[in-house]
Amino acid sequence: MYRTHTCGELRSKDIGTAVTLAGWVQVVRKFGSISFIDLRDRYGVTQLLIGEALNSELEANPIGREFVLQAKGRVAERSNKNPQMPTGDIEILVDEFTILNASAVPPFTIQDETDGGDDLRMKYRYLDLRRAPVKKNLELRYAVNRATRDYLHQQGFMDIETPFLIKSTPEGARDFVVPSRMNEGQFYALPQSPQTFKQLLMVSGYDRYYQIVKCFRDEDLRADRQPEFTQIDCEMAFVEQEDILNMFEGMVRYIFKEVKGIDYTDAIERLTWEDAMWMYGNDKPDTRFDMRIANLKVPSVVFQERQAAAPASPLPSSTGFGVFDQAETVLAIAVPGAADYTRKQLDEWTDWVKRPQVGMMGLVHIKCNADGTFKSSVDKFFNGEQLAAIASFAGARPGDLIMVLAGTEEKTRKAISQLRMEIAERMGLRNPDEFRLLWVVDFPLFEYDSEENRWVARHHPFTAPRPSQIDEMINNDPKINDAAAYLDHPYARIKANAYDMVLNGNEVGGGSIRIHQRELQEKMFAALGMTTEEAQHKFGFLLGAFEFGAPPHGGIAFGFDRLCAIIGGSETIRDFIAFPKNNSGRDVMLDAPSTIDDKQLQELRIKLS
RNA sequence: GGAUCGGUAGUUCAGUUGGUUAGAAUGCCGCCCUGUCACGGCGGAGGUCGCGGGUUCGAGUCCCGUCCGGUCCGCCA
Repeated sequence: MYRTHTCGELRSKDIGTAVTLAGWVQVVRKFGSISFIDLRDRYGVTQLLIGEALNSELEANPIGREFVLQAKGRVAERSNKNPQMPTGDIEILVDEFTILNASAVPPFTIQDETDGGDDLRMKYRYLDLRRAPVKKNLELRYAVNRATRDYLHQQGFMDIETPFLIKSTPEGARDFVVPSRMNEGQFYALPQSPQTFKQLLMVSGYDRYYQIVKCFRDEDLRADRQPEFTQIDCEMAFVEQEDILNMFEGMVRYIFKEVKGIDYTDAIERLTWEDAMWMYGNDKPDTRFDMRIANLKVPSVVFQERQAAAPASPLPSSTGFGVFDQAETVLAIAVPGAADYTRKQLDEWTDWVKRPQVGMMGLVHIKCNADGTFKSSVDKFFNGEQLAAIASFAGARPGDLIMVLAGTEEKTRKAISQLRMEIAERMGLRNPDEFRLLWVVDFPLFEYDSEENRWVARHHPFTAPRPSQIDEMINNDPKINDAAAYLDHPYARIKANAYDMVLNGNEVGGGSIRIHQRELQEKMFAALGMTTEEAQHKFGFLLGAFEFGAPPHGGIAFGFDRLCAIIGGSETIRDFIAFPKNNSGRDVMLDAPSTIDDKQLQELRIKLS
């Protein structure tokens, strides 16, 4: 028997017990004729005491960091207890030790606070995984996984596996492709999601399906994006949007309760996409802080539902200030307590919005002084009364600073959203201990692709329009005659029966009610510019299935890695994946991807150009 | 595809207007130490300054190119 106990479980009550432990040597502390060894395993660290009697044996068999050691001895009370350690009241008086395996000197210290850089830790990921903080993340991931399965099982969902070698459908993200040796010149694709399979399962009558499943997308990476990632993929039949929102609010509540002990009793707020864009400039707003956008000037056609209800802007249509007068959109936010920003600070913010990633031409500011007066960079064009009206419209109070951006609608709204987040980050308004959940609903069904002058599905091409707009979709011709006025096309107004779950400003889940009628699905493919033949070639199996009694259905998929990361207080999903890839999609431990043998290429009939 | 920051000892980093033998901490090796737990003390070894080219009497430092890594934009139905 290698061990009787783990390195994390012995306490005062075990004093006197004869034990055998096995684990890795964290550190050896030598004191002349005695030595202390911290022995580590998955469960914790226990101190070993090598007494005088064994000292010569230790001298003869030196033990280094990360050696695998077995120690037999007796649990004893420590004379100097360590309250920092769970096992800090006891130590093992070692009678006998065996080196089970030696270790090379590790390239970085395997401690909570390591000296290793990211790259090195990824190269030796198996050593990094020995560290408690990384282990804690994987434990959290497993806890989320278990809670998810518990809940969905309780709700009658069935885990059904779907294939990984499937058909490439170049709609959306790039596919990873896999050559088929037995079918010369043909390729499988790895799934971007099991989307069509889960819909087919609904047709088959498995009305509550889920899978915690790998998905693959061959796109550029970010801190929160990996080429292979895990989704909690779910689908239900005989449901409306409301049923799905309720079911998965329940799931997220259950996860928070089980994993974090947080009781989510409040209803989860819902925002329409138009409201989210209008108030935050972003379809995944972080609502842990307010700082909403004041829409001083917006083109009339963009937010048709929202704009009708909005209060009139105090900004005159002609101000004499060319930047505002010529801009399509003028947006402002009130920064709390920032009226005393110095010239230097304001210049820094101006530079920030002028960076290429943001791309604005400049930043207008209005200081709302504590005494009720105003001082702005556009005093030449606005009198105090007008500035007061703008301040009131923007919800600014004395002591606040109003920042104003002007330009084209899309760019300006995106920029002010980035500005809002950056200000919040620097001012510490994003409380890491707070979890704010939000549903965003009523997304546009279509987006306009100016390069190809056609509609693309905002979510995916299986998403149903709002029931009230089905006729509008079927009865209108999707053709865009005037690219400049695409917003006037009826399709620009069609909203999807789709929803995203947002957690602290991150999209953690998204889904929709699906199309389940062949006619509507064909109309959708046509709207996306597919010919009947193309649609048949790519999705004939789905269209066919819809002819055999497809039930109304819908679903949702959660980004499992991302959900774990945010619950774990990080936005870097790599930390929550046992063997992640780097920013270039490389596995630096395996050194993959790599070239393959000519023989393999020949078998596959592939010639590299 | 683009922007930006970085690459110096095993590791994490410092390195001034270009100027003597490139430093610190930590790790590693040796000696000492019976209550440490970031143990301590003394000593030692350890460098293709990512790579290539250029400017210069002289380059870790300046210029050009290139490779690698981080973050972001594009992209991610």
